[in-house]
Amino acid sequence: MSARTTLKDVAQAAGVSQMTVSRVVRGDQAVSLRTRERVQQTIEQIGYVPNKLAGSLAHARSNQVAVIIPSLVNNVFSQVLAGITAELEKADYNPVVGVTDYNLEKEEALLISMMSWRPAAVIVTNLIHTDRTISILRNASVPVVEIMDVDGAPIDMCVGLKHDTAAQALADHLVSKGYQRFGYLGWQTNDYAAAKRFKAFRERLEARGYGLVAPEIYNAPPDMPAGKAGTDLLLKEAPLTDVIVYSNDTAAMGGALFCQEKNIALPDDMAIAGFSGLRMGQCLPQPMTTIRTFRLEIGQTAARNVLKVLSGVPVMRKIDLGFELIDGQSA
Amino acid sequence: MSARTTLKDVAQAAGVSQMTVSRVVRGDQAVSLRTRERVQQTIEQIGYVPNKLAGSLAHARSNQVAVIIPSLVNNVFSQVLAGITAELEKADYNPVVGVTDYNLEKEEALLISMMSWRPAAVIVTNLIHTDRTISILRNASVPVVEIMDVDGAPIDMCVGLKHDTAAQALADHLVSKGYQRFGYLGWQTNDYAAAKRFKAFRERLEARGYGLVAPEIYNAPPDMPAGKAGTDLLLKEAPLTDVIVYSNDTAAMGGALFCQEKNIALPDDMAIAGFSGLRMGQCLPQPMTTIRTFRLEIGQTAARNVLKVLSGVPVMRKIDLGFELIDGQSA
DNA sequence: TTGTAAGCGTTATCAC
DNA sequence: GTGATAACGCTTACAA
Repeated sequence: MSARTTLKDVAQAAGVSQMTVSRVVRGDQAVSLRTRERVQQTIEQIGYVPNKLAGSLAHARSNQVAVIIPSLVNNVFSQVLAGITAELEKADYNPVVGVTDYNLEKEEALLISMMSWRPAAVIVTNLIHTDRTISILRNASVPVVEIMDVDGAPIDMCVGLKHDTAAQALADHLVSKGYQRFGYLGWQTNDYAAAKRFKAFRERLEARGYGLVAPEIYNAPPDMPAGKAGTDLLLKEAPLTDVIVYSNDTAAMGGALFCQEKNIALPDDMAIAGFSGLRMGQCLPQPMTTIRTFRLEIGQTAARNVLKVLSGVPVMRKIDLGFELIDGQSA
Repeated sequence: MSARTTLKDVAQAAGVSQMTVSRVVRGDQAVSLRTRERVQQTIEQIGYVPNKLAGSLAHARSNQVAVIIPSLVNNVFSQVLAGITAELEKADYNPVVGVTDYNLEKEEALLISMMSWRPAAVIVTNLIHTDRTISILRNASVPVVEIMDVDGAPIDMCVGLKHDTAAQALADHLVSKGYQRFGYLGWQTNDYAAAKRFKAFRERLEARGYGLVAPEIYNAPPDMPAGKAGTDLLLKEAPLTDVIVYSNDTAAMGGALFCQEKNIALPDDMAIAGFSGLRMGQCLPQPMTTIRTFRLEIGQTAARNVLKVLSGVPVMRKIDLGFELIDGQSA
């Protein structure tokens, strides 16, 4: 029933015109109190649900925001999405989500598919895209936020952190602690932010005279079992490794569990460090050394920026939410 | 530019009617090869992006699916959502997601907001809803899938597992292992599935003559730090506890780490058990005893069912994907 | 195979 | 304060 009733039905039932009903629905002031109440009653009676397809078509503007992220299983991104969703909800905006699996072609295809819905704004991940994606985004004439990375020029706006700076900070920290034989685990070519960190980390170490053992063993996502198995492999390849850095905390957690199992004392026999600053890292007997990022806040800020721009409030084009080096006892 | 070009523009540029362009765009057969190619060229040239607002309005049917879940931070639901998203993508359907924070009023409000977009289908979590939500869903005249729980009558379809049966299986298993003094951690009143499990677990234990210590200490989500801290509290309250069951694996993981830290040997000094069967549970030195659920599959199946119904293929109204008792070495 | 005309359910605009 | 009317961009139904 309710799906089929329209403004016209309400108008007839209430004995007014469609426009009056429309005004009431949208909370437009120019309706007398009496008619407004009458209309509101009939709306509830017949269970009218506005059709935003028609509304947005006429109004040339929707309250949907396209959100494109690489993964939902990686909880970094589900946390970012949680932040986005929470903020959008407050303003009665709905996120339409797409998952790229770290694939830029898929990102492009998703974007094209989603643009058909004329979203009010687009939130995408990272600053790297196909040419076509960039061109679409540039011509979209809606706010565009690129999240996670702020090291580069955004198409429109960006919110995130500098992954290379973060990786360098970690490298410096570990060097200052006296570690000398470094291992790295979890590098995925198609995770651009992680690749950026890896590159910066290695280069910083090289600049300071240290090498890095980094077996390219994964196509799989760097989760806890992968971290555990990877640590085993890396230590077989380079048994004298001082400290292993993982591309994220979850993998590092796997490394920590491996060490526990093999009676490798952290950080005395060997040290580990992660990336993300997930809460679980602080549950280890030796709290994890890691780079904490502000995932929820990145999502919230991105969404807030979108909403601000849409309501004409000026915003900063580039927002670096930074990171925090957590000097745990695991390194 | 591209956002503003319409069928009419393409039609004029290609020297055909709007309808012909429309047919080409939708892959309608009834267009000659020559004109089809010409139209396709001009579409690419001027960068036309169809407007699905208009299309769906005319066609009275959209390719968006409303997905309402309690949380994105709890990775059980991000995994479910990942399954949904992956399947929908294949058919060029987009999920519009809403997060309820385990709040039924919010679920209702979100649903109302989303129904305005005339989604092709709705996927909601659990079988418990407000009366208004149920009424909206019943009258929606679109496929509705309730996910996670199949113990009850669905509004339309449901996909998930029987939480009480799962909890009973775990209780029986632990009893058969000889445990006698049970603890339970992580019960949240507003997480209906978890509450169902807790209730079934306790009742089963009672039926077999055992009690249960279950401090209601959380309003916070049962994550790893909460599991760790909760274990501490519970053991202070009931130091002789044989085995602690957690409302999910993440919390149980926290418990395991607590035990490691306190040199409580698992499962000799005490045992633990989780729920979900996350991969991380198997990274412990003593693989976790838990109930494995099929989260990705639940999402996939829900989405596939939606797509099947939409294309007229008959489906089962209730799909119990079951669970698997993982008899780890932690219990 | 292609084109014309009438909606789809709103909102913007301009009368009254 | 309220109401006609013309968009919005597309698809259905029918005509050529």
